[in-house]
Amino acid sequence: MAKRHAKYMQIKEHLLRGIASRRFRDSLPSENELAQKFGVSRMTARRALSDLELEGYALRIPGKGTFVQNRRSTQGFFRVRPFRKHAEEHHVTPRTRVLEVTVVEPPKEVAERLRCRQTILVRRLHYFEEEPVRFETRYLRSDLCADILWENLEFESIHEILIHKLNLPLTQVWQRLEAVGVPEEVASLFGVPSGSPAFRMERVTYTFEEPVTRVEYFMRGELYAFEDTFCPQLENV
Amino acid sequence: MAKRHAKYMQIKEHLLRGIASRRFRDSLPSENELAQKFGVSRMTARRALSDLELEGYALRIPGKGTFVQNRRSTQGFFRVRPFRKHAEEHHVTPRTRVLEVTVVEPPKEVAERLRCRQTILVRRLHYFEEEPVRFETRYLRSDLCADILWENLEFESIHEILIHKLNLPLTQVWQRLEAVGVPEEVASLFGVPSGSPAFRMERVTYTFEEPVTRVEYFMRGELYAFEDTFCPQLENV
DNA sequence: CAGTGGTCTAGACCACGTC
DNA sequence: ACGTGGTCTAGACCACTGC
Repeated sequence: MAKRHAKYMQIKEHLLRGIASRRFRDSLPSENELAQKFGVSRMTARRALSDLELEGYALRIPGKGTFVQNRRSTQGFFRVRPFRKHAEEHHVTPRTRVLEVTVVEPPKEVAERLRCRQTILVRRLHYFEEEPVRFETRYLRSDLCADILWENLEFESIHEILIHKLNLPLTQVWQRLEAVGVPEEVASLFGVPSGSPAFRMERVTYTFEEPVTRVEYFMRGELYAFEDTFCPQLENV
Repeated sequence: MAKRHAKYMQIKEHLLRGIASRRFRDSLPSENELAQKFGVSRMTARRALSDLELEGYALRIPGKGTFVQNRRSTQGFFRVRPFRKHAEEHHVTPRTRVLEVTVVEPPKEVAERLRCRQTILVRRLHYFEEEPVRFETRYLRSDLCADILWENLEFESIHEILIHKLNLPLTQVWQRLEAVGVPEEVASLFGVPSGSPAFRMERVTYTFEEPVTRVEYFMRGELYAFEDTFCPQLENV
């Protein structure tokens, strides 16, 4: 649909990269500024800004301007939720142990999703207090994420690193959630019987149509739950 | 925002009235037709049609045309999803067996959520083809939903009955999703070993701040998954 | 080929907010 | 008065579909 070479798409990408390093309510360029800067008509610059508002990244106020918008409210249930924030909301101390960081050729299923044969593999175990609750197996495209090897993955959210340090704004997500019994390998890490109930989530994250990382989580069923309140649309007639 | 007297709004209203009496996949007027008919420029006619697509009422296909879209496409992960629709999307034949419909005093936990001591209890088992996949235990406030006793709960979605027959628009939802092992009672209904992995979902539905119904689902883990694609907002700093 | 939607231009007028 | 976003025009070129 939205072709990547369209001018308004390029302007959107430029703005999204800017938004990643700005704060809530910071001002964004006006339609006229953008039109002049990119040498396009005002309608084209406008299209970029309006799209961002529709997608929730910006707030436009007639007579005032366009501002970075940051409501966390709507995605709710399946929001991409960094582990530390999850922990904060439950008032427990989070801890992360890095089990493995290597450069590998990924399994072919992952290679297809990431359209890439060179990846960084990260395995981490996440704790609430001293209790292991989530096991993470993540592949990152090494052409895009090589710099992540320099980061401290015990204390920093990979999500945040991608967005703010590697300048890879998170623009699209595919994910799948299952209820499973934990496989043996994970069970021993969790210290629970093999087959205990757990969530399994698989997620692929994109920057502008470009896949960046694929992650698989196992989350202990007794300790994890998704909870949310929202307002659905009224159904059609 | 969108002023009612804007020309594109008038065209939208005209189209929406038309859509109500058309069928899924019926063709809608083209941009040029609308521009001529309403004496506006193509960009204005286009705005009306594009808006309808964004709002889920229409599907636009380059080179072909614009068509009435009926299913709400935005299928968020946790959309309130009637069972039959879920089945349709997976191309399997759904079936529902009603196990119990009684008037009861609910457990105190449910009574608190519904703020009510008189409820209708419905237990149903849902099948894909001949395979049981979901078990439902639902309490409905009898002061609001008494008429549901007259409905055929084997063929009709309770969700639809509440909205369209009892005139209880669904304005808010609270829900919680867990990964659990199925309890014995449910395991025997499913025909699986007790403790097999499953989703457990609890949901309370409101009409204008007024709780209407509380439902608990068990869904077989091997047969159920939530999958979605979406565009997240950037996270806060 | 003609028709469709997708993008884009270079102007225009308006209502609104700030100064 | 000036800048902002909201609407609108009358053209244009493109890629795609169906015939």
